[in-house]
Order: sequence, then structure tokens, then C-alpha cells
Amino acid sequence: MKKKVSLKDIAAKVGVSTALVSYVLNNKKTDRIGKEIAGRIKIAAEELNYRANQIAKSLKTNKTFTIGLIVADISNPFFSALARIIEEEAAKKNYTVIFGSSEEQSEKSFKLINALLDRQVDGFIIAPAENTESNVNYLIQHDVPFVLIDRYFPLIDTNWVTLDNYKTALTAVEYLLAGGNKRPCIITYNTTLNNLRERKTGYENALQKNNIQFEKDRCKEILFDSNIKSSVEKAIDELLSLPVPIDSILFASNILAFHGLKYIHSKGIKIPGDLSIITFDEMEASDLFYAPLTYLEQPLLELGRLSTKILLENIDKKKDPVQIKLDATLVIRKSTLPVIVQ
Amino acid sequence: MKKKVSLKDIAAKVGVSTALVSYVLNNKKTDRIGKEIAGRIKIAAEELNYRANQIAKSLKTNKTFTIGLIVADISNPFFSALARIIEEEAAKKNYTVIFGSSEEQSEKSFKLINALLDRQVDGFIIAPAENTESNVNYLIQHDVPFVLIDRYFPLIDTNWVTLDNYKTALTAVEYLLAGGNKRPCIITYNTTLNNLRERKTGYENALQKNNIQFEKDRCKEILFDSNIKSSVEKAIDELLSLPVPIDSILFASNILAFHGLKYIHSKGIKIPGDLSIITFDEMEASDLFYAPLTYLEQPLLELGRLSTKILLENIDKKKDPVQIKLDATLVIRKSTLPVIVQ
DNA sequence: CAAAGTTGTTTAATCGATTAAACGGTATAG
DNA sequence: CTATACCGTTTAATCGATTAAACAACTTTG
Repeated sequence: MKKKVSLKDIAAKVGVSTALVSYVLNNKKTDRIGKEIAGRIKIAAEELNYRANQIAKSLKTNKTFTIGLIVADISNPFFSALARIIEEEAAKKNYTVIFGSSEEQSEKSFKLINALLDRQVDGFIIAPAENTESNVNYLIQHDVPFVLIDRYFPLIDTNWVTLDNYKTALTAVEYLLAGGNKRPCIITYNTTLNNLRERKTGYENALQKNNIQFEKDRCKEILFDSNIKSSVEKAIDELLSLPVPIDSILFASNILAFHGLKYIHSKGIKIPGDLSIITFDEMEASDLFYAPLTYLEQPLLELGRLSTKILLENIDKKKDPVQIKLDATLVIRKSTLPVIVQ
Repeated sequence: MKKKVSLKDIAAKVGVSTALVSYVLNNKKTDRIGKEIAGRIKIAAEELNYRANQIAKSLKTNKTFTIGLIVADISNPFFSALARIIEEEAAKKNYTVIFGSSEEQSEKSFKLINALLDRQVDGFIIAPAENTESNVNYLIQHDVPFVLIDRYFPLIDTNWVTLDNYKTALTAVEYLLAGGNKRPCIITYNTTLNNLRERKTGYENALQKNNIQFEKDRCKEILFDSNIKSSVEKAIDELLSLPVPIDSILFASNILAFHGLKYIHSKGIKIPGDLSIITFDEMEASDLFYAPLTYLEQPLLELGRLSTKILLENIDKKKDPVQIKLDATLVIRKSTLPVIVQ
């Protein structure tokens, strides 16, 4: 790679010190600097097509204008859309985002955090994987600014922005019940992650509020690290073979819904006739299905923007933790057309 | 953020110079260094949890172990999957990838290139947008290592890795013809980008080889910056209202296919009964459609790995341009079940 | 035993910026 | 007419590493 133009080159060309060039190009001490020479410096910089070396700048200022984003699974459209929003939002403030995907693994998450710290990121936005409390505490101990997104740890007092998962699940199930369904089921992950646990609690409480007995058999939990597709298929088989037939399913994520829907369809079950379905997260793919899914749309833009805003504020100056729960939108489509009560 | 441990801190703790610490931790001059003191340095580094400041290292070595990846549209699963592969491949060699999306705009592309150059990336992998020949020439002039991916400019002799788009389209159309279709259409973009032009040429030549007259009305070109959805719908309306009914469509990209399929479905047209369909790029979404699409699968893994490999080799040492065309796989599903010739 | 070679470590320059402090020169004040 | 203030610019230290060269202190060698 060709050698780049440095402050020194400009200084030499104009015949001044590098300090002066730096002041001029950064608009510092403007009141003190001679207009004529400032002009010549600017012209020279232009002519040489000077571009400051950010590495050198970072070394001196101890700031890289880079933030680390660690998502749990970049292949999930939810996270890739979020990543894109965060990237755009950060770019507006001149920050670059470096991505990493923890693949829901705590070891990988820790490695990533360290790799990004090595690169001197100014802070992090993290969708924490299960059992990564230690990672979070590590960041707190080292005074590294960060914001958790999508998930958080109730016992750790730090910045986070998530969906109000409890309320969202509750709303969804009540909507199913209002539509005439009597036996809603849930397919979620078996995890300690609070966002998913809250979805389950929301499901349970919606039943309770409506005087419906919670049946363990109607609540299926998929292991994160299993083969998702076959686990979902097994779960659905079990649901369908219950003595008292079920009438509706809430999927706790788009991935679960995708596999579930394919399987349900392959079994010739009609939606919403035989089964009503709601899923968390957008499912554009189901636009091609004969019954596009009713879903719980997360406020991605707000999630991304708020988390970025909070992080950048914390980078500038340490602040008290901010904790935000946002509301989802229930987008009603064909998979939950009301069942006519006979 | 807390101050980090530097070489100086280790040197002070052990009572030696920073030079020695640097040599020990980088395993340089190992034959000259005292074993005992080397041990003490390593232990001290461990105790202080030392992590080298990559910024300082980069400034000195003029190498950041960072590559810039500029895709044309990160929301397209084709590019996001590719990005992920490149990221993984680069990580194996200790490189970090910084992403950017040009959104198919040449100005944005140029801005991105400069922003990444400011950050001293060691090289680029770029899926160039239309009319970005100047950007590419700029990189050549400045001796910046790079590899083009997915698209290239025939007149610029540089590294690139793409699909053999001509051959792929030709194969697809011949497959349609072999299945009994007589009047295949193509819906592509109106662009000068060679990858898409070659798809069109492949379509044309397949017809020619089979003694079928090329009909302008059966070839629809969508403007990149138009509303893709409505443009595709209009194109399909026009195709369907041709005096001589069409029997099959080749979509030049997954995005086009997605919108097209939704619209075709909404009009009650049966696939493959009324219309056979093939698309470029994987279309997982169509798994939920009653007739999953036959598609041309790009060798993403190879594309990503080869481009990364070529780039890293060029970063190490300037080499002669390498130009590679890869083959696609025709994945046959339900949207092209052969039409029975009466 | 002096010259030459080894060994283990330090010195100091360097990468490309930033920035407090210093420095001459001119203008203003007392 | 000296003292002080102000102006425009330079000096030099610094960020945290790397690395060629220098340097003592020994050990060999002829």
C-alpha cells in the first residue's frame, strides 16, 4: 500500500510546523492563527488529498470512535436488522460498528469481548447469551461503557433496552383467547434468559387471568443447542397428540415459527381453521404462506436507536444506569382469524 | 474507561526495559533472552492481565489486521450470508472485518471506502455498485489491496471472484425448455452491472441455441432505484397480458422473486401448473409456499473463502490479478415440475 | 593475554497525530 | 522608555508499542 500523506508532508510543503497544521485542520486555536497561513495549509492539505490517520489520532486521544456490537445470532433477521439500525445510528455520530456473533455461546462471547477490547472499542452494545453474567461483570469492573439489548440480567444493575416481553406475551395470549381459542400452547426455548422466561410468564398469567388451567403439556421448551428443526417437529407432534385437542400456538421466536409452520403445513393442518398461530418477531417469509402469520413486531428502530444513544452518552461521560422496556405491536394477519364459537 | 495495562507497567513491575518485555511477549530474539527473566515477564503479564494495545501496534507496524467489506445491500440475505462467511474466514487469520453497505449507490460507496481507509484497513472486499469504476481505479492508483466479489468490471484488470452468471442463466433457461416450456421470460434489473447483464445474455443465448425467437416483451428490466415491489407487479401484469401466453419466468434475484411470487400468487395463478419459476439465489422464504422455488444456488462458501484468501495474500505481498468464475447449483424443487407436453 | 565473539539487556528513534508550554516579536499601557 | 499583554508560531512531550543499534560483561580463541 502506498505511503499516505501525513501532517508532516503538509508541514513540509507549506514550511511550518506540524503543530500548526494540526491546529488549522482541526479548527483549534482559530483566534490565534494567521488567516493567510491557515488558508495555505488548507489548500496544501486539499492538494495532497490529506486524510488524518485515525490510528495515530486514536492512540493519542485514547478514543477510536468504534463500538463493538455483539449479537447472539447474526443469521437471525431480528439481529441483522437491529445491527443495521445500530450501524446507521452510530454512523450519524461518526462511530464505526464492529460486529460479532456469540452464537449463543458464553465462551465465544467472552473471546469476542476481548478481541474487541484489544481493538480499543469505546464501548459495547450486547445481546448477552445465556450464562454471560461474568462477562457483564467484567465490563463493569473495567469501567467499559456498554448497553445490553434484547435481554438483561435482573440482578445486574446496568444499562439495558428490551421489549416488555411479559406484557407482549400476555397481550398475544389474551388476543388468542378473545378470538375464541380455549387451549393456547406455547413453543419457546428452554433457557434462563429473562426475555424468554418473561414470555412464558406472560403466557401463564394470561391463562390465569382468564381462569384457564396452565397445562404443562401445552408448554414446549426447545433446547438452544439442539437441532432446532427436529426439536420443534417433535414438540408439535406431542402437542397434536394430546388427548384434548389444542387450538392455538404462540411461538416465542421467528425461527421456531418458521420450522413450526413448515411442519404444521406438511401435516395438512389448516391455519387458522384448525390452529391459530402468533409468533414473536416479524416473519416476512410467511408472506408466501397462504396464511401470513400474525406476529408481535418489536420496535427495532427504537431498540437500536435508544441503545446507541445511551451508549454514546455513557462513552462521553459516565452516567447512572438506564433501563428501558418497550412495547411491541400486534400485527394481525391471517393466522389468527377468529374461530366462530358454536 | 479504566486505564489499561501497558508494556511499561510490566517493565516497571519486573524491573526491566519495555523493549525486553516486548521481545519476550512476542517471542522475538528468543535465543538471546535469559530464561529466568523471560519467565518472570510472562508471569507479570499474566498477573496484570496484559493485553497489547492494537492501536499502538498498528501505528508502528502500519498494519491493522482489519479488512473492509463493502456489500451492495446488507439487507439481502445473499450479502448477509456472504458477509458472515467472510467474517469467519478472516477471523481464522486474525483479521477483523468492518462492514459497510453501499445501498447500490456510487457516492455512498466512495464515502465508505474513504471512511474505511481513514481507519487504515489493510484491504477491501467489495461488491461494487453500478458506476463505481472510478472507486476501483482510485484503489488501484493508491495501491490498496482489494478483491471484487459478485460483480466486476470487464475493462478493469483486477482481482475478482464471481458466479459464472452467463452459464448459470443459460443452464436455467435450458432446464425450463427441457421441461417443456416454450416461452420463458426473464425479470431482471435494468443495470450496466455485468453480473446481471450476463444473466440476460445467458437467457438470450439459451433461446437462440434452441431456435426460439427472443421477444423483447418477455424480458422485463426493473429499475434499481424504483419501488421494486410495484415495478415487479407491473412487469408481471404486462407479461401476463401478452397475446401469446407465457409459461415460465426466470427471476434474476431473490428479491425480485419474492415480490413476484407474492403477486403471482395473489392473482390465483398456479405454480408450476400455469407458470414454471426459477430464481437466482436461495429463497428459504419460499419453503412456506405451496411450491418451493427451484433456484440457482450460488457457492457462497467458496465465494467468501476465495475472496478472503486472495485478499490476504495480496495484503502480504502484491500479486498478479486473479479472476475466478464459479459455478452455481440448480436446486430443483416444486416450481418447475415438468409440464406434460400434449 | 589481547582481540574477537557471545550473551543479555538497554537506549533511543519511530509510527502520526495532539497539545501544553515556550518563545520571539510587536503592540499597548503606565 | 520600560513593563506587560498579545500574537502567531514552534518546541517538545506524549500516546503504547516495535526494533535496530549500542552497550557492558563474559567467554573464547589464537
